[in-house]
Amino acid sequence: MLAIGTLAKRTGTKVQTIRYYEEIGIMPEPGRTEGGQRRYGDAELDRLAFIRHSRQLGFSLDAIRELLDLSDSPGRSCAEVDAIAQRQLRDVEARIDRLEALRAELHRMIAECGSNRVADCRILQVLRDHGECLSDHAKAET
Amino acid sequence: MLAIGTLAKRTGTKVQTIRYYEEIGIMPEPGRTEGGQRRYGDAELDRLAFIRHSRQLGFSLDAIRELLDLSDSPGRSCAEVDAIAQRQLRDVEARIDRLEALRAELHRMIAECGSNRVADCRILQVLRDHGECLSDHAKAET
DNA sequence: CCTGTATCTACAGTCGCTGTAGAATAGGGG
DNA sequence: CCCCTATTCTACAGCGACTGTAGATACAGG
Repeated sequence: MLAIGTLAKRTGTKVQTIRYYEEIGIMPEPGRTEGGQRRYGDAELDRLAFIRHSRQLGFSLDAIRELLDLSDSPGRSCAEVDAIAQRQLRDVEARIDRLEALRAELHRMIAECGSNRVADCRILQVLRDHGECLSDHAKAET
Repeated sequence: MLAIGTLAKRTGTKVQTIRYYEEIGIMPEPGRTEGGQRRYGDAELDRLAFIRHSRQLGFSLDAIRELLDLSDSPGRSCAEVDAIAQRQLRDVEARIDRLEALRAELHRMIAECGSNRVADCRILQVLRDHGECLSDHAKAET
């Protein structure tokens, strides 16, 4: 039986994060000692490792919830799992595209500035006037 | 004199966002009508356009605050402006690198899965065991 | 003057945690 | 068995950058 701190160390998670996962229902309510402290078994350790690894790959907690639900039905087709992963991949790709447009614009902006006075700084001019931009970087999300 | 809704439309900003910017002190408190409604002039329009464009390029509100302060000292060297933009560029590049590692891992994961049963789904196996991963995608930030 | 749209304030909610305060518990050494 | 320290407990506030809501008030056109 593992205390919450041990579970945290083993999975590279903060203790509060584990309690947060319990609060939002993505981790189960574990057994408790007489004094009220949480005690975990191997199933919970595995589940938490799954969650953390999925988070590292950028899956949202909602997506992870779906994945966990699906993995409880071993006989089912894994088409849905596939769909969730595809969605995540497309999301990551969209973000890369957007960030690459930003990178190009920032790069150009910086290259044009010869470190003069603020009064005629190209960087500030570009920021003032979107029309100065070449690429289509306007889309929301940072 | 522009009402807040007009300012919002002209800059592609939500009305609440403008009020939020005022609350955090990045937009000035504008004049008011007798009835208490905000009225804006061209200076505020320009300032908001600057903020929105900078946000589109991924600058944080704190960075934008610095940029706005700097642009009020036209005689100064623009080295600091340059530094802020460089920092932003490096940040964007770091995020791209990280997302590309995620993309590779997701891609590999999906490719390995031949849409079988959940029980032997490669995607779920990889998520369960970080050891299955090739690249070093563990780093925080989504 | 009336009506409908816009604006006002104040506050809660988003996502995924992180940090804090103050109290209670667990486990090891003496 | 007692004590001490590290750990855990609950409850709540805060982050960044907004977004949405409710209920009241103001403004502009006909």
